[in-house]
Amino acid sequence: MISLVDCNNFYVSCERVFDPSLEGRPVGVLSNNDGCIVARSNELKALGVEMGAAQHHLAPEIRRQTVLLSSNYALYGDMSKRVTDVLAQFSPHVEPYSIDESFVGFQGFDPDTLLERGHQMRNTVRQWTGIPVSVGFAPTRVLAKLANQVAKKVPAHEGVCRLEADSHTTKTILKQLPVTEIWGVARRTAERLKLMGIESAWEFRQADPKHIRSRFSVVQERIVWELRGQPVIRLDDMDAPKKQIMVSRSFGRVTNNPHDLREALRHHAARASEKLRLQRGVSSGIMVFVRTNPFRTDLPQYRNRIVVTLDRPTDDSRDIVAAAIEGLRHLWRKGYAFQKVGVMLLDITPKANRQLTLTETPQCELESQRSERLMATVDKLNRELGKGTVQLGLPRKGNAWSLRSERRTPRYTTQWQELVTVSA
DNA sequence: TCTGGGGTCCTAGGACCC
DNA sequence: TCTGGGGTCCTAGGACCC
Repeated sequence: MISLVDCNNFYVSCERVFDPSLEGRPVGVLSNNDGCIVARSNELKALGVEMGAAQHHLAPEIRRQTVLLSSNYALYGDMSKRVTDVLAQFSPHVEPYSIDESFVGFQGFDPDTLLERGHQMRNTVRQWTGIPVSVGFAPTRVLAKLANQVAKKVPAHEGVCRLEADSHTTKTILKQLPVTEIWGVARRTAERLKLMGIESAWEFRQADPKHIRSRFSVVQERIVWELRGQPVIRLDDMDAPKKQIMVSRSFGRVTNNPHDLREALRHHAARASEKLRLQRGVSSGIMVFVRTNPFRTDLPQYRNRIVVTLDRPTDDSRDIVAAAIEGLRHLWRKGYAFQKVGVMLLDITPKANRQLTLTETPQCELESQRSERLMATVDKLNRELGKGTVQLGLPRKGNAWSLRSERRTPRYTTQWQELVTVSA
């Protein structure tokens, strides 16, 4: 048996831990640049506000009753870690799957004790972190996801539900469930399944796996097996080093100023380099991309990308930033309102097996040791004194690219200086 | 005026080889 | 009417997740 533990309305719940006056009210957390709604409290869902709705599309009467907050990822990331730490008390097999969900394995545990353990987990997470969670048990990950949905929706379960592969209950649920509600089946696949006469999760489960594989892919075939109770989906190790590292942001305002693009890119490339060093990798190829705002169909559109190859694999921010800026030189065009620039580090390999090139000289070796020390120092300062303490060039004030984030709450758990008591 | 960011896996198809 | 067969490697793009 495996369980899926999912935090309820995670970002909103994090905010409520530190501001209890948000309890019982419609609350929404906004994406970067305060653009659209990425997390909703139950009260906001009840008002009919959809996930991903643009903030400015909210009806005035809904906006009036709703508390909208900018996202506070420093807070959510830290709270997420706390939740995972609590889960680790209950099983040696905790697989964090996203910022608000973990699979927790219970192989070998007495099946009769699972529901009780589920309730203990739920209560302990709530008590120690303040975050409400739901727990779903099942023989496979796809069914555990489903059990979790049931736990969340049906009050009688009190947040914990267990589904067997072949029980009458499971069959009833699958018959009522549209395929798109299954983990891993989204709109495109559902459209094609419908043409084959498959609309419910139960019909999908009854389909011939080999046939599904030939019409779709091995991914969909696995889902069929999992719906039948055969575990075939294994999770990747979430600690495994990334194969590519991307950093990009939309601008606060669109801009054609090359200074803005360069500054933003320098910032993103430096951030990507930090992530690279954190996983002890080196990269030998950098992709830079730019684009205008695709929603502004009234304006001329432009999107482009370029790959810059580095002479030798590196993790030095200076090399990576320089290569990115070089790439950008080829991408910028006059007359476009740019909305986004980003960088992706490719061809990532472990630094430990970095290959020496034929032209490697003692000077190169010396230089790479200096680079190593410099980057380690930069990372240490930024880690201990706060992000952005040491940067390659400072952003100008009032630049167009910096994020809009007008309603962010304090970073309660990671920044002492933001824990100031506000008095009347 | 305005619409997120970061990632993975899989497949198709082209280039190339013998 | 017909113009091999099989293989690898790489890239672009689709689909999906939260």
